[in-house]
Amino acid sequence: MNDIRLIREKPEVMREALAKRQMDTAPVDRILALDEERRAKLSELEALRAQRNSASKEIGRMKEQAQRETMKDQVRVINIQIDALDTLVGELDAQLQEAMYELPNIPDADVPIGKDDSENVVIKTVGTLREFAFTPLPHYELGTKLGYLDFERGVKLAGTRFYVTSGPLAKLQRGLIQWLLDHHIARGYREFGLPFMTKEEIMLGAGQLPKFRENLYHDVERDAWFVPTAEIPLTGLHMNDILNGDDLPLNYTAYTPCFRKENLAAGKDTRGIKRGFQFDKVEMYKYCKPEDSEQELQNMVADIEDILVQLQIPYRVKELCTGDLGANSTKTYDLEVWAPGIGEWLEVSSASNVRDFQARRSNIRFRRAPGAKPEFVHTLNGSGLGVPRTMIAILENYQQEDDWIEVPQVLREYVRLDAIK
RNA sequence: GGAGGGGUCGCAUAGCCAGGUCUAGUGCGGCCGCCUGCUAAGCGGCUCUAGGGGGUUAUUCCUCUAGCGCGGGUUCAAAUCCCGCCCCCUCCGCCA
Repeated sequence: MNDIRLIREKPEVMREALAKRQMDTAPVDRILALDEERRAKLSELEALRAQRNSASKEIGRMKEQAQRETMKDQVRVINIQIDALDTLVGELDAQLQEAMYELPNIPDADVPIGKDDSENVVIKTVGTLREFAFTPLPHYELGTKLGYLDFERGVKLAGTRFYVTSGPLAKLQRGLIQWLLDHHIARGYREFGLPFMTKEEIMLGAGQLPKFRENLYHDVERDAWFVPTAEIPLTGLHMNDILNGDDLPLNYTAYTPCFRKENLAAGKDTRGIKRGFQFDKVEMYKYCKPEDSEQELQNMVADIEDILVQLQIPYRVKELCTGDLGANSTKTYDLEVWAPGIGEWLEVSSASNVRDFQARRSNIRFRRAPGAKPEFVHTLNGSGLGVPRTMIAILENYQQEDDWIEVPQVLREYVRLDAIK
């Protein structure tokens, strides 16, 4: 969520942000009107309440019965006005809140302007694409051929877009998660074991609701929503907290499955294990002081790059343009790996500076010094990494002529296998 | 699922039965000052958050409103009474 005071004082900043994102600027005017009316009515309401409060106290002190009754009648009249105004202010509040929830974050000034994902900017490409002496197979053919990847049984169990791994492939999956977590821990992140469901208010605070309601799975009886990413509970951890400035930055990491109800048509985009309704991911998350968030974003990207360097998989870093930037983010880098079998660059990680957007929604603040005024923290999130797509990259890059797969050197002690045959 | 106890301004507690000087008291902790060769003790003062309005203008000041787990209700007035919900503790039942 954005700062209402910023919109009140410099609406042009918000209009410009929306224009850069290829969005309509009309909500800004609606918000300005609602805010002005709300404040005017609120002042009236509070003045009446002050009147009631002092009158009530006076009644308490009065000795004479007749006098008291006259006074009570007067307050009853005030109360009718208070009720009406209270209802009105409540409605204005709700409308304003809803409009504010819909507004996206303001892109950083240096984010490239562009209309959509075709105008994202490749910052760098690292590693050389392997030359194959044979035609590399896509992972879904390779895995099926080996008998360790079973799409039919996934559908049998849970319907379309689910699959089952087994044997060495299941082991690779588990070992990869373990290695990723250890990688982050070694670089100063603290691991968390989190609930895979959160309350609606946590989803709202992280900016997942109300926007992505139709993409989330949830329990209709309890207030419990399946997480689409560990970013949600990692944000919720410190909801309503006032952190100690000396403890910042906080670097967190967590593994969770992710549940996303993305209703895409079957075809190239959903073939294989690229885009299931459920997938594993190790997430990285930072809470920091506002002045440090740009540097922390760079640090996080460096941490992610190190994973890919160690896995020895060619990758490239893209900076998203304003037209493709997620609503929460002010600046995002996508890391993409080369998958020779399907012949695509695959997004395995997306690292974003969210600045104070989630902190304001979730009310997460810090104090620079004891007694100092609380300020909103900045938060950042990044995947480190999405597991299925990393598996695709490993399978397809490390495949050998007779349909077996070499296990990347760094993973061998985790997977306890040198090869998947 | 049942019975009982509980949730109060960092922590601990009082206030609730008998609604109104509760502007929520006290202790601990924390901050500032005094005293002091130094430290400790002692003494005095201060202590949360959000929002609105006003004066100043990028320090701060004045004032009002709201907040005692959450949401409703009763009342001129609710920490206090009533209803619903959530969470924690103890015991019982159920399931592993």
